Amino acid sequence: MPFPQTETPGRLQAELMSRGLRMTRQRRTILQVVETASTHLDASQILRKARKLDAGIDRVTVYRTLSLLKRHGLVDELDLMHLQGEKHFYERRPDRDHLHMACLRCGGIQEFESNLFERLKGQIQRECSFHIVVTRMEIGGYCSRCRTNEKN
Amino acid sequence: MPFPQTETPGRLQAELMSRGLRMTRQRRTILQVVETASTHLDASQILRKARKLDAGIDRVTVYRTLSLLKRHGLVDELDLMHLQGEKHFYERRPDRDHLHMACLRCGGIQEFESNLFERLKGQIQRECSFHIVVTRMEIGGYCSRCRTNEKN
DNA sequence: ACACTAGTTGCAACTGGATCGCAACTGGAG
DNA sequence: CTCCAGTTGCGATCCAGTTGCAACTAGTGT
Repeated sequence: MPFPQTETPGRLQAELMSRGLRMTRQRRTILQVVETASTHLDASQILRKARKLDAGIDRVTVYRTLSLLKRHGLVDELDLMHLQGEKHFYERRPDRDHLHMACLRCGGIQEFESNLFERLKGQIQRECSFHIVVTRMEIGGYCSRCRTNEKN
Repeated sequence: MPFPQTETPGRLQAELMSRGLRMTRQRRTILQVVETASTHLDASQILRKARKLDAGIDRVTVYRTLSLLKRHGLVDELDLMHLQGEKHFYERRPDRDHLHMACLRCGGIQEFESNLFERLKGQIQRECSFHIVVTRMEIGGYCSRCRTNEKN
């Protein structure tokens, strides 16, 4: 579940408006799709869902809005180990970083957060004096379900 | 330096042959390019370097050889936070995992390895009973050089 | 040394996600 | 209500990567 239910609805929209960006009908629609998504969506899935709410929306607008959100650090772009080809997936940036585990057999995606991850980031900031803006950690392997099934 | 000098030259080739794969003139050339690279190369850069050694090599062969190496876990595919657009970069898989830090200002890439990273992987294997095959961690931010320059 | 064949290559055509240029449209400040 | 910088839609275009297929060849067997 990339988009926990605890999140305030309309937060992305509020965030963009507070930065003085224009709120158009199309942007509102796309934000709504991204905010209410229950899985990781790629651009074409976002387009399809947005068109159900507002038939006239163009692909280009979706791309432009996503890159706007990315520039403002409101969404993260993933490729989930290229399990689905070259597609890029988007998720609302969470308060706390998490990593993605992609199963090479069933294609399922799990998420995980850990304070070791936070400590690792802290170590990097200190030892490399590198100021971290965004992190992306993706792991490919075999999930517990597939590992037990394999034994049958 | 993605390809430490300590590595045995010809190791990729030996590895592929030990798996019973055919060693063609083209593959030897591409392996040599990948093995001796001093930076992260994308497919078109690999093609260009390979053509300097063997003019007839086709881009399709480069793609096919890279995906072969990837399937056999001998190279890793990176996109370095998409700083260079949609390009994919390749590096020989190292003995010990490392992470990549991409500077959002100068575009420079640094590498880092840490036992916290190893511990994090251990935690995931244990707590999620997920069998890790490959990991990819990329961090976007600002490197120490750019941070000090910014103050000027 | 030679022949055989499964695996490999090169070429040309194609795919599909992403981008560009530009005219028309519009959110929201004044 | 006016105005215009910012935004949108459309068509054309780009470009990394893929596919189908005929020709070629590494490596095995004889």
